[in-house]
Amino acid sequence: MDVFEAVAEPNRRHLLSLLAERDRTAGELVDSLPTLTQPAVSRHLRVLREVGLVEVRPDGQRRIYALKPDGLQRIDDWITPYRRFWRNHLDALQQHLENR
Amino acid sequence: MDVFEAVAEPNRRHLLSLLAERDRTAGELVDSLPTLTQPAVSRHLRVLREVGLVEVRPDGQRRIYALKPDGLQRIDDWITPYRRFWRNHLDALQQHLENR
DNA sequence: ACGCCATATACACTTGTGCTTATATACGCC
DNA sequence: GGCGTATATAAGCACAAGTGTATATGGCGT
Repeated sequence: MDVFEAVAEPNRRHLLSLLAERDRTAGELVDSLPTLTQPAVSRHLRVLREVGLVEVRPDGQRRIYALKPDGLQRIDDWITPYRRFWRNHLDALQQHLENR
Repeated sequence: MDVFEAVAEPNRRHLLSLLAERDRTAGELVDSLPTLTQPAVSRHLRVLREVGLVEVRPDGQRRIYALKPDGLQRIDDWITPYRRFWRNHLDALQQHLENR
């Protein structure tokens, strides 16, 4: 599984948004997704780990998850060449509005 | 299927990159993905259409596909809040290098 | 009208993903 | 050591995604 497939899953995006606020233990993350069971969340965290989007550090019997900056940058790099398209589009729209 | 799942597929990302260069007919796109059959490419194009990443205009019996700017912007909007993470990370690295 | 070319859809099949239940691992505390 | 807690893995299942073959649709040229 690669980074793109990893973020294609809504629950995983939710986990990322939670970790963007602050680091959290696996247990906290499980509690934050009440529609899923503990093993389901654990598997999602494993995926996020394997694609390098999060990292874990042990804290006694807890595991503290943290966002890893590098992973999403690969998506950002991919999207960069496309960005000019909607930039151009917006510019054209703006000019149209100004000129009428 | 949503935008994230749409771009999670490598062949679809390939199609998008081809359309970023210039508009192309369905046939040209089929020829550009020699590992896939014509119906397979057609299905991928359908997905890209349905999530608003591309648009089609008829040209006789051909269909000309073009990139649609709005679609990818939704992913860009999503990634924006995370961007500061690797910005901060890079800044810290840069400072570290400058101060040594 | 007929046949050809370009594209889309139907159907069947395979594989992968996400899920739940059950179980293993491992740490902390008594 | 034994027990409860925190987390990960295993096994099995349902469903969706991707693909190929076969077929339909529809415009074009003669």
